[in-house]
Amino acid sequence: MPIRLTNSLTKTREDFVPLDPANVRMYVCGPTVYDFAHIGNARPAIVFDVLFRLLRHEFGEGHVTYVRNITDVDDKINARAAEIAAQTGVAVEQARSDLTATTERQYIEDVTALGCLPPSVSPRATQHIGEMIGLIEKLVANGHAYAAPSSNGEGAHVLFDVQSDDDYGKLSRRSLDEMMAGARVEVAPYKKGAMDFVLWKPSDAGTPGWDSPWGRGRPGWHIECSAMAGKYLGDTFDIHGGGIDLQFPHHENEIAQSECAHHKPYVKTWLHNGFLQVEGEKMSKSLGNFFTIRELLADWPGEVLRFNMLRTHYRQPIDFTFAGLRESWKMLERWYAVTEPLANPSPDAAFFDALRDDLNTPAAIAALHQASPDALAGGLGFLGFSNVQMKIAAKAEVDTVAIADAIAARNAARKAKDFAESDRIRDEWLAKGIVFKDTPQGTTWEVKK
RNA sequence: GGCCACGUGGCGGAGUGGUGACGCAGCGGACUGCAAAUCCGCGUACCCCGGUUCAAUUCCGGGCGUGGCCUCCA
Repeated sequence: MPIRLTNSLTKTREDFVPLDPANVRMYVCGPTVYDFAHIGNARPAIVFDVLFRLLRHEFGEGHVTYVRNITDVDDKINARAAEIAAQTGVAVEQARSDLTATTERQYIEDVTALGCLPPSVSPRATQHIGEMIGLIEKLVANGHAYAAPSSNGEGAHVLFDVQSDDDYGKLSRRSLDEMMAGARVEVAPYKKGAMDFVLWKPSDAGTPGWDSPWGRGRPGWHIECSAMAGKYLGDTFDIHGGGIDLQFPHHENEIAQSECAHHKPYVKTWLHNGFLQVEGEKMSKSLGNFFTIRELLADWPGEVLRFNMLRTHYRQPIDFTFAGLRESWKMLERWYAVTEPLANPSPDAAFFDALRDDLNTPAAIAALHQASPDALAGGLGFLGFSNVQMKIAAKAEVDTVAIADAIAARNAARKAKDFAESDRIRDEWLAKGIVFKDTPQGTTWEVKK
């Protein structure tokens, strides 16, 4: 059975046939490194990590290239760095490089805790300015982009001429007329067309900039992905993933830039994960339901967060809830109790068939419920779960010596048929979140969640 | 306002033009001093209104609700 994927470009579920089975190529939009990643950012990281694992399984570990970029040039970064510089007195350049380096490191730590494998390549935008300029020059030369001098005469904006691209709108399925009709933004005076977007913009003295044919400036948002994807994956590659909110304008513009520059199809299969809500509401700081991965990891094992995410199909909207997290924890704990002693884990056919069917992780999890212990352990391992982290989290900050003493005292009471005392000890520890279990092999305990 | 997605049992969540996926919770039973854990058993759900059809939760149209994009937020 081939892998089938729902292609946003065609809106149909298609058999996935790689352009080159010896080098299957996937690009996923990574983080802009100015602050901790939130739980919504975790979704594409986890979803496309599972796809990466599946592709490696199908085509061989050495035959898949997965690129996830780091956006380290951005006006949000500049704004945050300026704030930090003002508060701490450090130079703004230093604040900026510290901010991006620190945030990138935190992101890697977070997604690693969520069980994600490192991508094959994690390119940084600032290290590919030359490639971006090259791409922009190409677009200017072939008439798809134009330079508009800035009002103060220093440097120029370079804009992509949307009218020059007959295919513009093919991903998000909207015509230019529709976009114009719905537009609520004032059009910058230097634009020829209202929907034209920035490839390059001038930088003033306090803003990071690079020398270019259009003066000192910095890249627009979309060009970095086209440049880096092209460099590491070629003019045409297999899969491009990201959140549904990036479909327009970001991915639409990537297509426009790359296809007008190279006159070749950019991406064969576009994949978009659905949006995340928290407790039935939009996640926002003002509603007080905004959670970073970092703060959730303080209370929940990364595996629980990961499993919780995979219980919903990647294209569906997901409602992130703490009740769901507790349920996920419970399911994993039960499974780990069964799989722990096994030596020959191997996923079964039902499990793989579910994953091949448009990465249907809820169906794969259902298959796991019906699986033999070996197939269960294999499936869990395949999805990136191992119980080590759970055990650490579950038994952290627990006084195991005191628990052992309590168990001994309780068993002495039980032997003497002093059940009032034995139940008192059990209830005392239950109140502390420790559950005692009497088994034929003796009394064990675990943390209640 | 324009475009788009989603709406399944108490909860989560697949899927399908015609036989109740699966999980959590709950209930009954076994086990236990009593529990917990485990095992066995138990559930006629598909937002509303039309239409197509022998048959619709599944297809089509409209409505309502939630959310996304159109404002460099995955």
